[in-house]
Amino acid sequence: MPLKLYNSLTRQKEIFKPITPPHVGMYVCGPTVSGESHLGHARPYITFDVVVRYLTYLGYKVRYVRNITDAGHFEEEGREAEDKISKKAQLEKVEPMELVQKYTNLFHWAMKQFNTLDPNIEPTATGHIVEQINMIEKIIEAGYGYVVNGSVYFDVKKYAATHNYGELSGRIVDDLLETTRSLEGQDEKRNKADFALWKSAPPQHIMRWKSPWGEGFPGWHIECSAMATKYLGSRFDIHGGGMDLQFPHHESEIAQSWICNHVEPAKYWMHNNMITINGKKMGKSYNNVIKLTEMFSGNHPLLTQAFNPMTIRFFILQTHYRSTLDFSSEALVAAEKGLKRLWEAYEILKKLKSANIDLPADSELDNKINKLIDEFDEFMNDDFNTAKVLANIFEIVPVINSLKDGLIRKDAISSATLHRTKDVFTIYLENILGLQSLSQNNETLNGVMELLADIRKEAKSKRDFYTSDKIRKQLAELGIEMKDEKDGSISWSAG
RNA sequence: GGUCCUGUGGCCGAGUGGCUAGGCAGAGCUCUGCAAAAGCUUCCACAGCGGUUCGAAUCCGCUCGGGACCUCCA
Repeated sequence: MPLKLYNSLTRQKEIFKPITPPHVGMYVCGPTVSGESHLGHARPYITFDVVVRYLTYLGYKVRYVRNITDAGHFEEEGREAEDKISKKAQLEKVEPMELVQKYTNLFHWAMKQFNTLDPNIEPTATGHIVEQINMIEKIIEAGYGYVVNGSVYFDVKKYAATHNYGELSGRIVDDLLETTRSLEGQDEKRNKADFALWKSAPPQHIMRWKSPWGEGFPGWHIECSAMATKYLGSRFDIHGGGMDLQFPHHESEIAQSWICNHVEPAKYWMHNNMITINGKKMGKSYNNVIKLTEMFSGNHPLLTQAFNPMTIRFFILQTHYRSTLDFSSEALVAAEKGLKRLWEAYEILKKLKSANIDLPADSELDNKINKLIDEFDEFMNDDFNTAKVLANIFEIVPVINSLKDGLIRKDAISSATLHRTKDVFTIYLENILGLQSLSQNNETLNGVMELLADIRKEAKSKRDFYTSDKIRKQLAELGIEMKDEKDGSISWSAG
């Protein structure tokens, strides 16, 4: 069964066929680093991280390009339109690149917490001003861009005469042209549907570059077209991003690229859905964002506790990427508990010893496990259905726990099945889903815990429950849970 | 107003027309020095009204509700 993915361009699931196998080029719209990343931002990067991981698992050589938008459409908050403050204030003012650097670093840090793989190329908009200007010049030469007062606009009406503007987002150009909304700067445009390729910089803009049309900054859509073309070519396999970018951002990217490269830029467009909070999209404009740093610290009125980045990753993967995901502290607590149980079972599985038998005593169970595992790939091949993979994994969890506790005989399943389960769990949980333990391993701590477990065991054997309970109780106060296992051993988990 | 998506049990969510995903929470039981964990069992669904069909959560229509985009947005 081949990999199928939902292509926003055709609005259906299609069999994935790379343009030049085994290579796959994928471009994902990265963050605008004018502020701190919030929970909503976590979704696309985790979603497409799994896409990269799965494509790699299938044997493809992926070039993953994810940009950093560090130029153009943002202003420093609260800055006066004019430099009234004396020139000596240079150092007191926030330097634009300082701001951008700060939030880029923070973003990278958060992505590390989520255990996402680094993109192969992470180009910045500011680093590609030349490429963007070149592209705009091409568009002007082709007759699809026009200059007004130092700004350059893309002529959508003209483009739509020969191309399908709206093919990705389902817009009808005539409707766009008749839109009744009146927005700032519309007077410069020939038509309301036109979008900026280059904007002349008003004084309050803290980032500005020289261009053939005067000082300004690039329009929002051109950077992705320019950088995707540069690193992936005129035509590449997958373009990803949030659903909210479908229009106008991605639609406009397509238009720009068509004019410059005369070809449909991406073969497959993938869009992840939004994270909502009380049913509403989490976003700047709704004033309902929870920053990632707040998620990790629990320092937010809507959070009842701090959340481990892995809990968030797991929470996101429990839903299909094209569905909205409604956030609540309660839902995250549930995810945390689920992941904990899942991971403990995985740790147990790794230590399970095979009964060294070829023929399982319980062939029904053996078959069931193999069937559940067979489905992992099927589910992933069906548009990356991580939710169903996790559901199957959870169906195997009780079997693992029962094997450990002797509730299911060791010889119930064959050695081959046990080994396969171990291998596939590692591949899926760690390599594909990119999950990690909620608690970190620490050699010293492990040693100390082993010692404490020994002392507790001794105390128990002497029925010195005062001592044994004291150890367990005081560890609990430190956030470490100690548990007696059925086989007499003692396990523990921090977290 | 236009375009599109969506409505599943206490909560989060998966669902290809027939075989009632899964997680968390609740209840009962087993295990246990106690505790926790674990295991087993169990309760609680498919917004409403019609239609198609032998059969619909799944297809169609209408009604009601929610949301996204059309403006910066992951």
